[in-house]
Amino acid sequence: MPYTKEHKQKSRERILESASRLFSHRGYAAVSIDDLMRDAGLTRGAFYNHFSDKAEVYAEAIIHAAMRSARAVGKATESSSLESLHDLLSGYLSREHIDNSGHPCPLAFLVTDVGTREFKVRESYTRVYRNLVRLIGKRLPPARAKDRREAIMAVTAIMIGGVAVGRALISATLADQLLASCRSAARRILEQA
Amino acid sequence: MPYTKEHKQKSRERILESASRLFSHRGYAAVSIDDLMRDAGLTRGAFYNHFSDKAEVYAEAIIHAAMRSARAVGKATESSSLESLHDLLSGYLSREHIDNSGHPCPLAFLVTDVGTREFKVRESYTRVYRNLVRLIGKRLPPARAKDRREAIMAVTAIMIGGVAVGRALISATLADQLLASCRSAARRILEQA
DNA sequence: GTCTATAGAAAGATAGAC
DNA sequence: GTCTATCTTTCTATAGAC
Repeated sequence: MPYTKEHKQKSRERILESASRLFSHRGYAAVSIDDLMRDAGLTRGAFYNHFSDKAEVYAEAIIHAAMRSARAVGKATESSSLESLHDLLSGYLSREHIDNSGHPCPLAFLVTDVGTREFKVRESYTRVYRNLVRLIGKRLPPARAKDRREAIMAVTAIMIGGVAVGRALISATLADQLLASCRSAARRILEQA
Repeated sequence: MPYTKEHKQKSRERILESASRLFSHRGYAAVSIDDLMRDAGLTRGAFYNHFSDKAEVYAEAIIHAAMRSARAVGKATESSSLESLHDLLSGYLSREHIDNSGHPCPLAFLVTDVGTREFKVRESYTRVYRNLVRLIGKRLPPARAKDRREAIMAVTAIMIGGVAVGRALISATLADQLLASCRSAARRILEQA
């Protein structure tokens, strides 16, 4: 047996790693399977031994990208406090995230892209979104359940919207104003919740 | 002269009309020039008599879509009051806007799509965004300039983020919770500004 | 499991007739 | 100005050798 099970697993990991990075940065349609596999150090033909089609790798890449991004932004911190939430917001709503993040958040970088794709892709996106809501909720001091959930969801829209729009804008100073406005609004909302 | 200047203008309008609708709904890459022209009642070959390439029609379609959308959501109302702002928010952050709008807001429907395109496309997007900021500002009662601008920009992120994410989510009830949360958070922010 | 080769479809852009 | 026809490139997906 020239190829072990571990070898296949390693290849699969490399493909997913390339996929989450490339799709996030260039968009789904702009990345061909050839690009993907070359980036992963393999060739086109090997692709279909790991995934049934392009949509499948996309759906999985979204999950993968979310985990990598969580680690990068420090979302994985388990401390439950307003402090840690502020850190999360500062990291997320930052120029660094927009320009130099090797692992940006797929929720922000792929919002529009996902809306028109096949079911399994939007399913992945939804799962990652629910996770963000949960993650913020765990760090928030207890309060009335409904207001809390409302506040959290509004904050997710600010985070995702702020980064997505900031990335689209051609003016860096305008984008920076937007990011700063989002940070301070999000903090206020969470403090009141 | 078999074709008048007005005729060319009419064709151009029809192409832009088709472009803003199709790009918004399906995304830039998923719409071919063939689709575009067929929708406008013309054929492929005629396209290049109106635009130099696909990116150019995209840049112009974003502007066009923004004007149509403004009329649809009632953004064009000139009354300057918190009332009219609430109407704007209700129309924008609605299921109707996400599902059945013939003329959705390109800021929300094309955010991600724009980030990786050519300069002129992002330029159009930025122009439309500045316009939204201005439009909200005109309807807001006077206050300290800086806080006002911060509030306005945070609200734009909530609007765009709420609609964009709501469209991506596979669960309608989750999306509706998100929309409601965004509406109430945006109102609170504007009332405090 | 990964490779090369290729089938088959689609898209952007151009040429020339009317 | 708009049409049909076509060049050229690119892409997804499959086939078959190793």
